[in-house]
Amino acid sequence: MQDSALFQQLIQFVTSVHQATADMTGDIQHDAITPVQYKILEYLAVSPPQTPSSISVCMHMSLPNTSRELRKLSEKGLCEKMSDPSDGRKQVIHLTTEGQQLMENIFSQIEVRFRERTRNLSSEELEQVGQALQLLQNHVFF
Amino acid sequence: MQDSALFQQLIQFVTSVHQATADMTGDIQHDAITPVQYKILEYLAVSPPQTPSSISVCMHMSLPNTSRELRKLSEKGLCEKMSDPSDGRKQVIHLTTEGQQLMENIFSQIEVRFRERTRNLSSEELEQVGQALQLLQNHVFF
DNA sequence: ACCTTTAATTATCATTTGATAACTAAAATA
DNA sequence: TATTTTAGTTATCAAATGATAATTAAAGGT
Repeated sequence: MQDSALFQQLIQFVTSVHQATADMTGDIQHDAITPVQYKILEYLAVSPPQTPSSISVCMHMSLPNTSRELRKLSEKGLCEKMSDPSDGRKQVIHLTTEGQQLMENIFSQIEVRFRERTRNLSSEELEQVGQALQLLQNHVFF
Repeated sequence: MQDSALFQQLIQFVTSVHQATADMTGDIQHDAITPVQYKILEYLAVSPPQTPSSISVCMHMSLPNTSRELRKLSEKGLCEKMSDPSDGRKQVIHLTTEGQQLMENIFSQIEVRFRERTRNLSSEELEQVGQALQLLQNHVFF
C-alpha cells in the first residue's frame, strides 16, 4: 500500500500546474479565439495530425461540437480539413501556416514567462527540472 | 541562455497534465456542480480559507461572477459565508461538512485512478515521483 | 444488392460562463 | 464629518459551451 501523502502531494501539484499555466497564459488569449478553440489548436500543434473524432475523444467534446469549433477555426484560417484518401469518411485536420504562426507566437510568449520563473536556477537545477518532467511524464501523466 | 528543448518539454508536459487530469476527473463531475464550481470547491479544499476577492483573483473571475457562483454553492449547501469580525466588508468562505465530504469523495475517486496508473512502480520509483513533484513545484509551478 | 456501422455535418436548444452597470455598506482618509 | 476607497452583491445581457436529433456519405459485412 503506497503512501497517501504522495497523493495529497499530487493533488497540490496538479492544482499548482493548472494555476501556473492559467497565470502564464491568462492574458495572452488572442481576441479571435475562445478557450476551447485554443485547446484544440494547442493539441493540433503538439500532436498532429488528428481527425475530428480523435479530437472529440481527447478533448472530451461531442463530435457535433468538435465539428462546429473546427469549422470556426477553418473560417478563421487557422486550420484545414483534407479528406483521407484511404477512407472517404475521415477528415484529416492540420494547422495552416497562419495557425502554426499563431501558436508559435503564443508559445514564445509563454516561454518568456517560463524563463522569468526559472531565471535564478543554475544549469544543474535546470537539468534536474528536465529530468523531473521526464520522470513524471513517463510514470504518472501519460 | 538555457536550452529551448527544455521549454518544448514543458509544453508537452503541461499538455499531458491537463489531459491526464481531464481523463481522471472527466466522468466524475457530479450532477449538481458545474466545472467552474468544481474549481472553486477544489481551491477551497486545498487552500482555505478564502474571501470572494481572493477567489476572484486566483481563479481569474470577475468579483460579480465569483459572488454568483459562491451563492449557488451556498444554496447547494456546499460552502458558507461568515463575515470577518475584524473587517465588516470582508466575507470568509469555507466548505461546509457536506462540501468537505463531497471533495473527499471526489479526491478518493481520483486517488483510485492515480493508483491504477502507478500500480507498477516500485517504492523506489514512487519515492522519485514524490521528489520530482516537489522539485517542480518549488522551481517552476509556484 | 441490402443492411449496418462509422465519420462527420448541420441545426437547434439549454446551460454555463463572461462582462458590465448600478448599488449597498463598511473602512480608510482628508 | 465629508469624501474616497474597498469588498461585496444584484441584475442583466452577450457569448461560449454542452447536449441532442436528424441527415449525409462512405465503408464493412451479410
